[in-house]
Amino acid sequence: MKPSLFDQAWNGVEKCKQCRIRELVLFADLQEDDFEQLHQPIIDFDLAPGETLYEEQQASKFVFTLRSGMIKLVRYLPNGSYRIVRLLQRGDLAGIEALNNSAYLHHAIALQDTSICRIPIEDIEELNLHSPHLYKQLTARWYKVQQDADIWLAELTVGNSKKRVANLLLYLARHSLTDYFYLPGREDIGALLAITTETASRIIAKFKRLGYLQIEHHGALIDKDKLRAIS
Amino acid sequence: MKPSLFDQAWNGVEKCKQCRIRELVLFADLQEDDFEQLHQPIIDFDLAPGETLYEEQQASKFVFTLRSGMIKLVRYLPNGSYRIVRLLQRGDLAGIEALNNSAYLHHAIALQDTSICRIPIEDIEELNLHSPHLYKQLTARWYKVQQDADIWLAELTVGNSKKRVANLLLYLARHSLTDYFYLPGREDIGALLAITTETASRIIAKFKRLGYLQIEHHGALIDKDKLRAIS
DNA sequence: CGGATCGTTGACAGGTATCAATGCTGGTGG
DNA sequence: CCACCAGCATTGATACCTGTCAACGATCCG
Repeated sequence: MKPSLFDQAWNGVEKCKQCRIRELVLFADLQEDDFEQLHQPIIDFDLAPGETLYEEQQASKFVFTLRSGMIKLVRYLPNGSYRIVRLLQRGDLAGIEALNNSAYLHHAIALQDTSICRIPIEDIEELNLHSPHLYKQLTARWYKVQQDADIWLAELTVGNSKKRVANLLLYLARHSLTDYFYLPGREDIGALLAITTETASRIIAKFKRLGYLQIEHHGALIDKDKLRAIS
Repeated sequence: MKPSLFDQAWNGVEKCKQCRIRELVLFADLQEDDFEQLHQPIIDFDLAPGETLYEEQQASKFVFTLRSGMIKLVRYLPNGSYRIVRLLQRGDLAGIEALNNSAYLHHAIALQDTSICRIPIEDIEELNLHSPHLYKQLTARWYKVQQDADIWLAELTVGNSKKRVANLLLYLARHSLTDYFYLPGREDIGALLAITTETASRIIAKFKRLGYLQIEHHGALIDKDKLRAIS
């Protein structure tokens, strides 16, 4: 989780301008001039699976852009179990609630090897005050939060477990052209869909037997048509 | 749903300044000068239960502030049923996704007699460009969307039905000092919690028999301690 | 007063949680 | 290099819960 000295030294501004996924990220619309408003370093670093990016209720001074990998946003429940409320992928912004000067609303935990850029809130506020080019992207990010949350509520919490797992697999595969994608552990699948680990395992195993799903390492390959027929 | 001529004539600016719930709404932080940026009329009107404020995918030129009453945000599912993804109450903003120049993401339908102010997007964008006083409230509104969505996901979609109904009742009563609040119909309770109408009815009836809940007209009075023990 | 709408209840089949035991696999240290 | 271990996945048995289909009661409104 600690940024390397190399990365810290080569601080963000030049790097941001040349970022390979810049069209995907928060700074997509920025002009040359705008980058001069960035006074604090933007550093980037990697997380290994299971590592925590930030914790709920922790003071929040940064938002984070995902350059690659996957992060789960988790809320723990009073009884000790947990619920995954969103998954973030390439180009997504984590910890956007920091912009409201509030504590983080979730635990953010890496599921895969994940590459992150850390952006100070102060820079964003400064930039937003002096340039009109950030507003649109910020609004778009907030919008996406709402949209994702609604998809979750409408598609992944209704119907029986078989339907939900099918929908989850399709959701995970939606950006993959090859139909190959990262498949979370069974416990996480349970936490994503509000079902138990055992039920998640049974259904995944069944899909495997039926040939709707092939598993290799931590990834999976699905038959989208068959799964769509279920959902 | 049509604004009365009287309301249209007495256009919004003066009214907004004197609004009784202004500290709750989007314009809370505006200064005298800011109001001069508002060029289009802000009109207000009422909705009766069951009336539609806007529909999903409809072009969106306005956001709406709820002065009183309650609105459900609904998504229809492919199979014809529906899911309520959020409830809006006094001070809340409906249709905030319009700020992203996108179509509305839900159907917005009144549950009670509801009083609404209609604010043109153009005014908000104009205002935001020339005054720093709106940004904070806008961010706060987006933040609330995320927070509400997360509460929904974490509290109202986990556990068995009894637990969910108990949590919903506590959620509905959370702003009421008297423990008295509007109780949705059983079908809507089902759509809120992703359970069937019958199950919702059974549980509400059981709570009634146990004395955890008294019903009068469309409202209810609950025993918070008993319900908290369940959840 | 009648009809429409909503709420309630019953019976039953199917789905899911729970508890418990057994495979499987990748990583570690000898 | 291999045996072992810890963590994860799978599977079984069972009780409980929920959806489904159906009927009946209550309430509101014209």
